[in-house]
Amino acid sequence: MDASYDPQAVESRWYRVWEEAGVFRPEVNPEGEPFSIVIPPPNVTGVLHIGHALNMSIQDVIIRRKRMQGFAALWLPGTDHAGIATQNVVERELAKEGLSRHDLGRERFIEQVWAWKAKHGNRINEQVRRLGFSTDWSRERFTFDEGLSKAVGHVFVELYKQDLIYRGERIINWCPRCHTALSEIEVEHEEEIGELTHIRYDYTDGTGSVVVATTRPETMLGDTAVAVHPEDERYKDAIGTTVTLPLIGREVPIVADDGVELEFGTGAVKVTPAHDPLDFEIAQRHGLPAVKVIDTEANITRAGGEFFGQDRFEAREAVRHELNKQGYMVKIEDHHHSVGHCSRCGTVVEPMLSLQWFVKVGPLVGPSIALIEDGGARYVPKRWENNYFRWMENLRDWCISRQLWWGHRIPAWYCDDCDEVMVTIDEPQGCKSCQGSNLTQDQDVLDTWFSSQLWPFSTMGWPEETADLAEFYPTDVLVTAYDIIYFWVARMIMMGVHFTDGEPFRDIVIHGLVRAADGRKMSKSIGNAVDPFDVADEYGADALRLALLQAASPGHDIPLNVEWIDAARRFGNKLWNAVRFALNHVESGSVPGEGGYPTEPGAIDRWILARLGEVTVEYDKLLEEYRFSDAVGLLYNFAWSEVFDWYLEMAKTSLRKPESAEATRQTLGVVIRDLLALFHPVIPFVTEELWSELVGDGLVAATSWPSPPQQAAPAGMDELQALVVSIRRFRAEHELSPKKELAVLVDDPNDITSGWWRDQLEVLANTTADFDGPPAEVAGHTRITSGSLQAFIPLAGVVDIEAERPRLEKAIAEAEDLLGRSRAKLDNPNFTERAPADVVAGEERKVEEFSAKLDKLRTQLSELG
RNA sequence: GGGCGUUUAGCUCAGUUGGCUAGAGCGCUUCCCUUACAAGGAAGAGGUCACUGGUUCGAGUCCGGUAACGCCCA
Repeated sequence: MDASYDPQAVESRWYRVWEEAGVFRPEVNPEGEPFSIVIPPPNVTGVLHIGHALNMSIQDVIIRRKRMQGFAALWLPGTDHAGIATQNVVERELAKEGLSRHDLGRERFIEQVWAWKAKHGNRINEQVRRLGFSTDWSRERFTFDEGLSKAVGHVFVELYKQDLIYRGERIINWCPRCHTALSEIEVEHEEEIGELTHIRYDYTDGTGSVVVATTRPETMLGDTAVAVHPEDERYKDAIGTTVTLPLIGREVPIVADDGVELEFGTGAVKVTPAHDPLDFEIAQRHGLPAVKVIDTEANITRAGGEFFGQDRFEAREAVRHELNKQGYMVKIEDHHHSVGHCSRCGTVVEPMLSLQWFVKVGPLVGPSIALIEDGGARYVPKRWENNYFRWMENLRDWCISRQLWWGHRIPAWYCDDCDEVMVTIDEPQGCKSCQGSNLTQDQDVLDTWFSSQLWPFSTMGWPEETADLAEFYPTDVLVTAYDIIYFWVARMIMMGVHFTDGEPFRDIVIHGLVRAADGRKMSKSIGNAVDPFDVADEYGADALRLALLQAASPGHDIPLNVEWIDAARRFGNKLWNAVRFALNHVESGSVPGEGGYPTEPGAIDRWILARLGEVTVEYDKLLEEYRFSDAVGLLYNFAWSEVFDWYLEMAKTSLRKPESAEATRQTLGVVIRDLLALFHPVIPFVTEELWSELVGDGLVAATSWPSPPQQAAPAGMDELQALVVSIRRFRAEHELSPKKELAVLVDDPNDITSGWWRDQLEVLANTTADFDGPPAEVAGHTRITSGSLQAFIPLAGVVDIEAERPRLEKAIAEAEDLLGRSRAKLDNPNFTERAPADVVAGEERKVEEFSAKLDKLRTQLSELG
């Protein structure tokens, strides 16, 4: 083995071995209980970003641990066809050749997209492998593959039959660049400073005027009414009369509607039913016509008169200019308002009246809320449940049709002869109403999320009753960032509850977003995005995973610091060298793959085995609770601070003694082996490599989860460690060389030390120890207390006696402070009466300890004179 | 406007049924190339846990209020 660890060499080696051994297939544990996770499918066009790395690192820890615990663990991978995103990518490619999708036509364009997927779609899978994620590739799925498409068709038809899908004219959000309708949550609202234009509308009878205000003056071209609140005294007499629209000359009514806010602006609002959702509702209530004045290109329609053909923003200026010129402009003022943008391309969306397909969500909401309320599934952390409830309660019907080509075609056919609509999975042979044969399929495709919402069960073969569905559904855990709870999680719950009569998953583990080191969102445009593969190349995939998991406090965003990754990389090297040390003493291959704990461990061996037992139990518990950061922190500190810093150092002494060497050899082997196994789900590559060096047989990926026997630690270990640290500190404070051997006399009234203890003290603190203490003549020694023990160091020839004074005074002050605190508590009868007995006993112990220590220190100080 | 989160060491963050002499990594100071590791070891400095009021024997932790920052929804 090399003296230092090179992640590149190791990480390229193991994935293929795991795959060929079939360890990622649940069949590897044929007797095991099923345990399953479906991956949140990344966009097939995409590349994995650091957020995916976090998301999948968490899932891999879960699934690798369960696998090692004997479950038939399935982690199902796959990708999402990502309608708009993918179509945009391919259209951009075409644009380079000066072509648009319309030049190719629908069929050839879709062929192009499939070709693109065949060429580039595998990149994500390679990336998943590079980071070591243990997905079962034999079950890989794609939202647009045959089976999943069948599920989509089935769901659409069923929902239609159940009257939960309908087609209708509603205000939808239109992206004029993507040329498609969007759902509410595909629109991102941004606060912007706009201008509020006040316009005067004259009463048609010439008796006066009303002023309305708008941030989108161009929409006045499509006004079909002015609305006021029914109880607004200012307009009481005007209700039922008409105004004449400036520029257009149309006579429109003044209507009274509760939806108008009395307080806002002048209290009168212009009504543009075709381009505003609230206005549309008003129009519905009053039977007003809708006039479309903006088309799908965001240009003004013929209904806009002289402004026909102008872009909406040009028209905004032109309308203002003309209103001003004709004297209808009252004023313009600055105004903060939120403007919707397409979440895909950032273009300002246009609310627009349009004939689209919708999911009626009302009947689906109740059972989906009940599932969480009744504990059928739960969010971790729990606080996300409130967000979920609030969102579900305010849900509006979901626009699912998209004017794209790449996606699941809507399974609806229209009869050209009689207007019959037929919704069926397979193309109908003729019109069921007029028997005509001129049928046209709906041109639109479904929102990508319509297929993603079926992912937990469509991937298992649903609606067929497959073996996988029976075994692995419902899934156990869903791991996702909070930003897609609405897009995805909520809808999976709705569909899971509705169609599979149960929860799609039981635990919904929510994690945060990975942010740049300065806390800002990572984005390509700011240029602060960290590419996980750059990190993997420089530091190793293991280091990236370890760093992310250490930082992954439940549900919180994590700023990514390179320092953390670097520290994680150094841990790999440390582990590497610990194994090298072990292999200097333990023959490679002699360590059993599991079990093999020594039957007669020595004292230091019992100590580390006891700690290993405790840490294993605690680590396992933390992982079960999804507290990854705490779990990894615990194991990391145990490995480094206890195994490496203490046990390995103590083992050196033990291994030199024939009577203790064999037990320590065995212990060293199994402790390091168990560390590798416990760490494996977090850092799979380096642990597998080291396993092959140390154990030699089998794979750590396929081994059993460690269960070290519970041991009692030997007496004296705490005292030994405290004493060693104190002696080292004494040295440091007096600037004594670590090489200078100190003579120490130890007084051990309770007789807790024995041979091993003395050996360790001599080596670890570089002392020659005499256990006959205390010395006859105490003066001239410094003394160090450690539990019931005292150690005396003769100062003659070592340090000037006076030099001990400040050290002692400081130690006395500290002890006094601590003693004071504990005494104060115990002096308080309320404390002794009300605090739990063990807490009181703890304080009593402290008082004893601190006063004994203080006595000794004071004695020593007085001896200085 | 409504909701949620954050505020702890120079920096980035842990701290889950209230018992803390408040931790980690990085950075900083001093010493050490001791045959696993200098990508290392040893020792150390550094915090009125945002502010404020309360509950409690006891509050970083629970409750009320204030401030700043961030996110989500309208």
